[in-house]
Amino acid sequence: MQRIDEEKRKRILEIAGKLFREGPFHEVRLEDVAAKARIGKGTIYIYFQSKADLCRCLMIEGMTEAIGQVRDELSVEGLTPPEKIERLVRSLLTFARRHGDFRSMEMELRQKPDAFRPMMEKREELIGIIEGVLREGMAAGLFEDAHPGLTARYLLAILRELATSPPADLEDEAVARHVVQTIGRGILRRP
Amino acid sequence: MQRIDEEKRKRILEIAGKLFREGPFHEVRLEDVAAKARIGKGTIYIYFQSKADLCRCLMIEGMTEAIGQVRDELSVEGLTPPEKIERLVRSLLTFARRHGDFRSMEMELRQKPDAFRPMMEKREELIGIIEGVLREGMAAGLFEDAHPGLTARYLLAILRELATSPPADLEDEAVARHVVQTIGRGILRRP
Amino acid sequence: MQRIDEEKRKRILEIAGKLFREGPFHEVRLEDVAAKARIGKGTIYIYFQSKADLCRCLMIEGMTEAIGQVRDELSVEGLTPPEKIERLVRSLLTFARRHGDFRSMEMELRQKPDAFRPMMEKREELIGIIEGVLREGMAAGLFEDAHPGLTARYLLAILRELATSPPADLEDEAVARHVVQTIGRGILRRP
Amino acid sequence: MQRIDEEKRKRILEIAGKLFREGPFHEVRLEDVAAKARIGKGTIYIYFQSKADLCRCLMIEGMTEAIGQVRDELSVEGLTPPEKIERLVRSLLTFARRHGDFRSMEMELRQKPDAFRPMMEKREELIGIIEGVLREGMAAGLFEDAHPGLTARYLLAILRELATSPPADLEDEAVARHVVQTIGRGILRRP
DNA sequence: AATGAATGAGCCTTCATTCAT
DNA sequence: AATGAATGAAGGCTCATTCAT
Repeated sequence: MQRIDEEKRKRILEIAGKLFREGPFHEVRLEDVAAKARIGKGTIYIYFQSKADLCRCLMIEGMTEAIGQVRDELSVEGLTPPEKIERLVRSLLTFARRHGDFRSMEMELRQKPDAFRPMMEKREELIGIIEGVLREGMAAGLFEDAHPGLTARYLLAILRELATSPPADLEDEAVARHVVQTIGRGILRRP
Repeated sequence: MQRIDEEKRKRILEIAGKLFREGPFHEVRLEDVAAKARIGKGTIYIYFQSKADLCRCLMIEGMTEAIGQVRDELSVEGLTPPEKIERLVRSLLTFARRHGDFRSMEMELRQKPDAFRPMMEKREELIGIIEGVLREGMAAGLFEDAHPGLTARYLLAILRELATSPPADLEDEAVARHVVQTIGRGILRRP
Repeated sequence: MQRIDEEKRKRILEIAGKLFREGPFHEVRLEDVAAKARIGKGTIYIYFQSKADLCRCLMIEGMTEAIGQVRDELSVEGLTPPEKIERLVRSLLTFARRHGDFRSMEMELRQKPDAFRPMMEKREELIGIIEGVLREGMAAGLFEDAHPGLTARYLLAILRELATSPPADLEDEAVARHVVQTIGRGILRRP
Repeated sequence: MQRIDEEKRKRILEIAGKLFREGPFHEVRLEDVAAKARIGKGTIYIYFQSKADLCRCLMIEGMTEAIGQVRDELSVEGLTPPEKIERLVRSLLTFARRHGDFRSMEMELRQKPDAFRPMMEKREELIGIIEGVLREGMAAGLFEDAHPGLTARYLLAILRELATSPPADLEDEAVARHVVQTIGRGILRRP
């Protein structure tokens, strides 16, 4: 696989990403991807080894980007864990809004261990980051959580749900606040 | 002459459900479904109109069952809203554990409006039930939630996530308690 | 093959005949034949060995009926050959009008020698009858024809054409007269 | 990159035409067409939209060719109507001999209005040409015919019959003469 | 005898992938 | 490198036929 034209590769990834998120893997035809990217069908095979590989790259690069974005947000000096959770939620919500969800691709790759493992590793990396923030908060006496690893997963599930069906009547900012609030203090009224 | 056998229909549905949850729609071969159900390939078409119809029935009947189960749990007299949330979480978690998740099917059906709409209606019905409990709790002064409709969705997303990747090291009971705890009081340590 | 209920057998033949003439062989589903004849699908197999056999019976019995009808028409004492041609044309035209054409079935049976041969023999029998009348007329000095066997075929082809696409604006009687006229004296104006 | 190869399209058409004339539509396997044309099965779908479309093209192009051939024959200056009929018969007989008959295809296409209409139009065009010659002859006082439109159909039916079952013992030339003779002067001996 | 549920061979069609240009 | 014509494996679906009732 040569990478002559990085520009073209990006275009393929973008178009394919859009289509993969709109419908299930098998309904995305490489011919359509090529047409929309204004390139020949064979050209895709210069940049990617196969349809599954294209899908894999899409997932890995997407996850990598999300992780990078989150890391950036958390890299600011002096943030408290609750502040970190806020930034993290906002960042991932923005990302989810921009990229839609990866369910179809994830489902597909689940079948191929070679592609699934690296994807899961990325996923675990992101969960690890969130869990880290939670543990940091616990260590600081600010959070209380019996299973921060689980909670990190909940958070991701919530954000993913919001990516799939974004509430029509609320701004991203309001949604982010609500997520933070819900995870932060729960729904039980305090006496 | 053999009679139409509801037993057989159930068997097809069960086998197909298993396969549809293991992999993406297009990787499920009706031939395999038939083989595993120990029936001929054509028999599936006596009970279902097409592969997509089979998928649709699976979703609708699954959702209907989940809703029925939840309604049953909530039908006990004199439950407080927090108790209802607990029962609801436990019930859906059990359901999810037993049925796995419907993502692949949902993705597939999203393409076909005729199948998608009824499915979404069922989904909204379930969300409505959860939201109802939340509002009931708010009315009773027990819950505080700016957007109970959103929170209902979060809950479902969390339970669905747990269906897809169930934590290996925890009992269902412990997981249920953790979900209830997290949604209920959040992660912030109270002063 | 038992023939318990001759009435039922006739009904199957009639319905099947109608459908076989409306569309090509492979588009006629035995299930439809059964439904229209108000019997079970399996019942057809009590009266006929297979779909092809049903088709074969249809052709053979149809041809036999046509031949019988023609023979009846020609059995009247003292008919001249031109009169016989007239009767023959009228008779076959009526038959064709009532039965439509057999092209689809003929096409189908052409593939199966076992069914094709008896059908062709019937066909040749009918042609032979017509040819016989032509030769009789030649012997009587009334007709002049270099190849009466060919002419007999022309006549059949014309009548079959009229069965497939009957002229909308003409009575059978007028059409019959025109056929007789055309074959009889041709289109050249006599000086 | 290979170019779309008109040569290849013609080859498919020719092979398919042969098979479609030998047997009924549904017994022609596209796999066989591909094999005989020494191409892959999928290649057929580059040149034709479906099996029915292939059949449709075959009919339309066949009819178009026949019409063109007839028009050519009639385009010579100074032909008398009887001469035109002769040329027309010879031309169509040659065509029929070369192409066999289209019955099976016609039967099949009758089911699909979109394909049937253009085919019927071509057919009517050919009939119109023949009828035109007949009317021309009538206008010139050479022919006498109550229904030249019908006669045109008879002629076509005869030629089609000869395409399906060509007489084994006669040259095309002799057959053509006989058709012309039969249609021209009929079989009645003149006094 | 009659039925219609069950079967599975068979075929059209799609589409990822290859490869000649 | 880029293209898109060519390929053929694979699978959904149909329907003649069988057979349990």
